[in-house]
Parts: sequence; structure tokens; C-alpha cells
Amino acid sequence: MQVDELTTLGRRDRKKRQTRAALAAAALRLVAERGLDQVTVEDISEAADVSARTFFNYFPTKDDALVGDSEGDRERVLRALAAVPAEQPALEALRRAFIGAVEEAQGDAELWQLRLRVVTQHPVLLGRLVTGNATTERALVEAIAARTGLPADDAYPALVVAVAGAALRAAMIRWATGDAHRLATLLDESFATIAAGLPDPRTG
Amino acid sequence: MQVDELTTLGRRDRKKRQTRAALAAAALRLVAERGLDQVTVEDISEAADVSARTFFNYFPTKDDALVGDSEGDRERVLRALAAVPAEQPALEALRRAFIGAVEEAQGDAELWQLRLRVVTQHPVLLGRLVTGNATTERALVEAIAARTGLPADDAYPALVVAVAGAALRAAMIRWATGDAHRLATLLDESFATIAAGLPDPRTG
DNA sequence: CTAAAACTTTGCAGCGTATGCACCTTTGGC
DNA sequence: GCCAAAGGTGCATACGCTGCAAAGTTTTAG
Repeated sequence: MQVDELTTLGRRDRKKRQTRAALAAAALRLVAERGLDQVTVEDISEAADVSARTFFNYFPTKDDALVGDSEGDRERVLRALAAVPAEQPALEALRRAFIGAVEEAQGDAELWQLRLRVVTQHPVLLGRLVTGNATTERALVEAIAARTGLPADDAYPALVVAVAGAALRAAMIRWATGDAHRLATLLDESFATIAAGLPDPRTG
Repeated sequence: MQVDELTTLGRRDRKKRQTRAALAAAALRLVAERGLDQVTVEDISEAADVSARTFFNYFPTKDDALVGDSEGDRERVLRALAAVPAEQPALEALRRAFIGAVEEAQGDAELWQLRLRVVTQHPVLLGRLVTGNATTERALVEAIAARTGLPADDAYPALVVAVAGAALRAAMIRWATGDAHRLATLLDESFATIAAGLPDPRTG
């Protein structure tokens, strides 16, 4: 797959991907080293050896070079959700939909953990992540409503999606901060705890 | 209390509050009318009859004039949490801690619903809200860890706080989008559903 | 009542982010 | 090779935001 794509694509597209990846990597590295405000778009562009103007041909804002591709993630998660049999409970369906995205991150563990560390160190980026996820969340709410046969304005779909997102976020943060477990395992544990009603560990 | 504050404070502080409120209100009104990018800081300052430079003496960024006072909210929620008996389960403790903040919003219903509508229409602001809440979330995680006697790096406190936050957010959005219910009622329903393990409505 | 102290407002200069436009180079199909 | 399409670049411009110093207002002290 990977090789196919690389050989099929022309030189132009290959260079584009390269440039994009170089910009994202440079941005991440520089910000991890110096902090968000000590890195300008010009610094990043220089490190990737393109003009500052070109940076904005690839990313609409500086932050976007840091937070990853929320659109791609959205498509992947929605496709995965559609592939889960409709008779599965909503929460379980969401768990399965997330697993795919999560295993991808596991593959690029180094990049993703760097990204997560940078993001947690700069809450404003955390906000940007949420911005990207807002669209995904709306789409998931619709999908869950359709799947469960609930009216579009029922409280349940919005709630279960918000909670599932919280579980994903908690698992990823935990994973990034040095926990040795596999991300998928952490995600499963979070979902299991939620399905049990989040019992207080002292009593349950 | 309110009256005491107003009469005790000198003219200077009263004017400051006035200016701050005028800026926030003007920002909210203008953005609701025209959209975020069609309103400049100068527009807002003009509407509040101060210079643009003065705007930045009150709010560090344009967005901050729109999203409200996360610091104040944080203090209130933390105090409320501390007042809940330690033997209450973590999830229930968080529900009670949120109720106070929520009733405050209910009091200023008009302002808050305008704010929530503006925020949901501009996801980037939703991100800003989260940025403000990130600090609150960290503090809540610590408080829950202490309260339950769990180690600071256990998965449970982070998960239960993230989920409770999701419930609060879902309830507020639902409340803002025209639902006639009281906000506190919507919050209680969300928490009840979560405590039951988010059963799929088709089966349970 | 007055004068000093403390604080607020303001203009200005300057940096960084972001966008639109025109020009140039590279690429891929013919 | 040639041409159309697309990416890269420089320039001009608008807005967001900060530091500084001057000017005005409120408070406090004598």
C-alpha cells in the first residue's frame, strides 16, 4: 500500500507530501525544544527549507502544523463506525470505531507521543485539537442517533459521544505520559470502567 | 452581598467593572450579529467607547472577552467539591460540585445562552473554553485522587473527571439550544445515565 | 482643601500571524 | 519540445497583541 502510493504518485505529489511532513516535523521538534511562543512560522519554514509564504500554502495556521490531520481521523473513525453491526450497543460501537485510529497512532508512536506531549504542554493547542474534533463529534452524534433510531435531538447520542471522546482523550494522555501499556489496552480499560458506571474504586 | 460590594467599592473599581462588562457584552453582541472574523477589537472597543489599547488592559485576547471567566468558575467548583463529604462516591461528588456553577448560569440565563450559542457557532472558541478548563480539570483530578486515596497517577481520577466534564458540556449545549428544561435537571439526567453505565436505550 | 501617590487610559512603535495578488519555476500530458 | 496546470515566492496589507511613556483621573494623606 505505502509503496504503491509512493511509486504511483508523481514527483510533484511526492514532493508535496515530503514538504508537508518536513514542516510538521520541524514545527513539532522546534516547539518541543523552545516552547510555542519562541518559535515563529519563519523558523519552521527555514528548518524545512521553504519560504514563510509556502508554509501557509500547507497549513492555515501555525497551530495546524502541530495538531495533526483531524479530517483524516474523522473519515477513518466514521468508516470504522459504519462497519460495526448496528445491533451492538452504542458505547461498544464507539469503542470499536476508535480502536482503528488508536492502532494507527500506536504505529507512529514516537511522532504521536511527541505531539501529545507538546499539546499537553500548551493548552491552547489542546483547544485546537478540540476544534478539529468538534466536527467529528457532530458527525458521530448523527451516526449514533441513526444507529439507535433515536430522534436527532435526543440527549443520549450527544452524551454517549461526549463521554466516549473523554475516554479516548484520557487514554491518550495517559499513554503519552510514559505509561508502558499499549494504547488500545488503556482505551479498553477506560471503556470498561465507563460501562460499569464509573464505580468509586473504594466501594467497587 | 452584591449591594455590599457595589457600595463598598470605590468609584474606580465600579468603573472598571462597568468597562469590563461593557466590553464583554459588546463583543458577544457584535459577534452574534456578524460572526467572529467580521468583528475586530477596534469594533468592540468602539462599541464600549474605549480605545483599542484599553481593551487589552482587560482581556489578553479577543476570544477572552467572549468565553467568560474560567478562573472564577474554577475557584467556585473547587470550593464546592471540597464541601462535599469525602465518603460520597467520586462521580456524585463531581455532580454536586457542578450544580453550584450551573445554578449561577441559570441566573444569568440570557447572557449564558447567548455565550453558548456564540461559542458553538465558532468552534475555535469552544477550543478556548477547553483551554481555560484544562487547568480546572488538572485541579479536579488532584482533588479526586486525594479524596479517593488513589495514587496521583492512577487512571481513575483522570477518567471520572473527563467524563463528568463531558456530561456538563453536553448538558449546557442542550440547554443553550432551546431546550425548555432547567440546566440543573439536564445535568442530573446526564449524570444518572452515566452512573447507569450508558446503557443503549434500545435494550435498557 | 490641596498635593502627592496610585492607578487607568491612551497613542505610538513594533513584531508576528495570516491573506490576496502577481510573477516565476517546475511538472506532466500531448 | 510545448503548453497548461500547479506549486513556490515576494510584496503589500490587515489584524492581533505587547511594551513603553505621556496624560488624565481617582484616592489618600497631610
